[in-house]
Amino acid sequence: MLSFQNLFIHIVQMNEPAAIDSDDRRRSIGARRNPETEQAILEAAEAIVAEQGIAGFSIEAVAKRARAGKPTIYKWWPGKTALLLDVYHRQKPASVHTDTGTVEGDVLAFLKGVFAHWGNTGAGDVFRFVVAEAQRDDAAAQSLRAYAAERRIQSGDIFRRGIARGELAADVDDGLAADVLAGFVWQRLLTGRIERDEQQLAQAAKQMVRGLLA
Amino acid sequence: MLSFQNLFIHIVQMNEPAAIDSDDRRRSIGARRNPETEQAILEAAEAIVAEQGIAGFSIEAVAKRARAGKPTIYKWWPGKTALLLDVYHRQKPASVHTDTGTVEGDVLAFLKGVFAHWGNTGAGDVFRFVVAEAQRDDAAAQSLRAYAAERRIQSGDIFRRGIARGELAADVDDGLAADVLAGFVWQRLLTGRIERDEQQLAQAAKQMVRGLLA
Amino acid sequence: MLSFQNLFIHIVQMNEPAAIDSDDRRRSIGARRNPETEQAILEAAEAIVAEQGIAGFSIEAVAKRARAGKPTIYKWWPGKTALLLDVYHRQKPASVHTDTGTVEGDVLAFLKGVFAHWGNTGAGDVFRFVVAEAQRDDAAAQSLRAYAAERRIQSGDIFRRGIARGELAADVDDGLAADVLAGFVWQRLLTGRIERDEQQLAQAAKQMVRGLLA
Amino acid sequence: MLSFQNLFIHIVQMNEPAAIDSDDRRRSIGARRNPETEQAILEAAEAIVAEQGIAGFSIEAVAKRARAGKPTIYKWWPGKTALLLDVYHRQKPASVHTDTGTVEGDVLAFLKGVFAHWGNTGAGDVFRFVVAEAQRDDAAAQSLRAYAAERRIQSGDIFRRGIARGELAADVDDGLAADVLAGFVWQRLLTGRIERDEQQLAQAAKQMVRGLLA
DNA sequence: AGATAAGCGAGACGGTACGTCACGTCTTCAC
DNA sequence: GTGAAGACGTGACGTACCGTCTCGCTTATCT
Repeated sequence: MLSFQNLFIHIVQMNEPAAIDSDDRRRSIGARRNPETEQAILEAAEAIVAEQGIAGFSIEAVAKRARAGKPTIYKWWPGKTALLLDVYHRQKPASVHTDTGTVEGDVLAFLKGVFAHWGNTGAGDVFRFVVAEAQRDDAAAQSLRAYAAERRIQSGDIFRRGIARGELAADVDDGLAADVLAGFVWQRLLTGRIERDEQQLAQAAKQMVRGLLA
Repeated sequence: MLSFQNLFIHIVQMNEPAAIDSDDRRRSIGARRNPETEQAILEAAEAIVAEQGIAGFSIEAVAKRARAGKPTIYKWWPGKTALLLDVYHRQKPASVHTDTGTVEGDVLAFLKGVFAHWGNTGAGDVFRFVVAEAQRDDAAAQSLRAYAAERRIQSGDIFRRGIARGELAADVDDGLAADVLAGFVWQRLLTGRIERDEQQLAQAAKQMVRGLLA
Repeated sequence: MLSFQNLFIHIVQMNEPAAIDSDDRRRSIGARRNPETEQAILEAAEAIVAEQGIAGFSIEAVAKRARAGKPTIYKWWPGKTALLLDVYHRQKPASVHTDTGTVEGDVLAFLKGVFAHWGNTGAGDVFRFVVAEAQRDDAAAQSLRAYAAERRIQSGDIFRRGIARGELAADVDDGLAADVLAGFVWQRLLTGRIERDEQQLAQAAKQMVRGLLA
Repeated sequence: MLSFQNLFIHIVQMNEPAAIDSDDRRRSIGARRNPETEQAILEAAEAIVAEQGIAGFSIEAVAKRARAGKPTIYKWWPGKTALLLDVYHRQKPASVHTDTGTVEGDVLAFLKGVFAHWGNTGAGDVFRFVVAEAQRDDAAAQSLRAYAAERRIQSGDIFRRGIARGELAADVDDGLAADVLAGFVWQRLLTGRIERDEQQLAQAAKQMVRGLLA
């Protein structure tokens, strides 16, 4: 099954004193990127999203919280979307693809895993924002497409396994099935209706796999 | 005493009325809403999205193009998303939901209708923008949720009819089915993969309705 | 056609001020320049120069102090120089041109008046800044030239009167004399050596008028 | 898992050494100042002012053009003004102060020399910049004051020689006279009115030395 | 001869201010 | 009372330099 424990590791060490006095700010460590700065920026971005939501997220706010200069952020990330993408990437997702032996079981596990990840860690907010940005920014759109394609292949495994073991019909299009699966969770996320009710999820999995016919 | 100030007088004067242009603007038609204004605003909004894409769309730009005051726009629409939703709605044909006699036929008709609409008219861009905006703006999110809920009911009809005529199993959740259907087209739209191939769409409809099992 | 408008009823009341700070800020007074705002900006600019000197002067600081928006300032003044020029103009100079009966007396009165004005009111700082800006900005340069030309004529009066009453030689170039006079005070101002010692000023006036010869 | 991050890898890589260009840069010549570096910096500064004018001048630009590090520049010059003053010094010919035998002749030579120098070599722009910078920066002000004091002494020589040889009155204040002389040329430079007409200069010299009286 | 010390390039860093854009609210004035 | 007009405060945008820092390299000089 899923393991959520690793999702909280980085959250524990978040509350820094942020002492303003004695000029303890980060400094350059030479003509190369300072990993502390990168960390501080990513953590600040993550924290802002977690605490204030997507609306409160801005380069300005991240810079202030991370005690970093705006130009430093712009030097390493071309814009807020790029930064958010990195934040999303840092949040290691729970393993949502497990082999339960049946396609319906796998689909249910996927649904539960994804919604749990999005709901618990704030990763959902980040992903929503990335999707939103991808609608106006071409670079973000490209990144999102690449990411979606990768996930499509992963989720497709569920169905390819089902076909291989004869559980699913041979003419099932695993890509389409993966799109249907992803679409369901995307749409729920984007309309703010993350589903945690297990019965509902089981029903959804059932309908998607067994079909609707009498 | 002479001063520097007069050197900047022309700057101030540039902000004078300047309304010598025959004054052919729309005016109030009394203590009631002017339908011409509403039309002009919606058309301007539509044109801007069509010509400049999502990025160029702003209340400011719409007001300017429609020769309307910003408060006039805000009086009727709480924000840019609401305006865009209306624009989207204006474009939406009624032909998406038809009763073909079978659920699979209805679903296929829906898929074909939606993708054709989005692909042909630029309505897809408008809707993408609405979804995107809903991820950052609460009002927009509410609008989108309300809109999605309404569409959910409409699409749900397909499945309720199927249940009523005994075509679908009695325990089918029509809302969930509608979400799956909507999710598929949303996800395709948001990742820039509008599907026009009829075989693909037929396959998708088949898998969604008949299921995947062997 | 559907109407979503009713969906926004409750949304309208969401945009509450949220301003617990009594919200006593200036507001627009319609589609015309608000004199209060202009006053507030000019006064803020003046105060900043007086209290923190030229170095502390920035559009950013003025906006903050005047509780005005930066775009508002940029709307009415093309840059910091233009704003400073207006500030300088507001500071009505002491009357530095008086007819004492002799050229030397007039020159001395001018020297005393100018240095007093610059030293007491902070006008000197403003003028220094204007001169500085004129060296890098063409618009400022033009303004300064125009101002200098005007003052040249005014100061030239001292010498023209002297020629008229036969006190000065007929071939004296009043413009040149005015330049020498202005140059002396400019150079002192720009090197931070405003002269208040009356004996020194008297000596300067004497040397400029009577010459240096034995 | 695939990530968005690799889409930004190239950005980071762009900040890699990149010093494959045959490595022809200047290097340290041991624990002592490299005269080549100083030369390169001064020449770069000079070239920038000459080509792009005052506005384009910045430590950043000089460092880049000279292929020098910013700290190297700051090590020898406290700021951009100091650097510019050195540039100005480099350009200054020794021919401004000559002993023509009479004070009026010396003054005229000075005027002609200064204006010729400023007009021909672009040195005027450099000096204008120094004066401007001194109005906002304390270090610059100090540099300018020191420089002006030195020149004051040099120019004062003209008048001290005059007093010594009995040509000038014994009570003439040579410092004041030098200020008047300097002020005249400064004011002309700063208002963009470099005087090249010899008659005008002769008249100015005459008025400054012999006085204005009938 | 090896260690030491400084010069030097490079460029990252926290900052400050720049000038711009769009937001949503407000008031005036013409109809 | 409707509508056009546009000024206003706000907040974020992305950019330009500032002056400081640390690194890694190089070379002369001093043990």
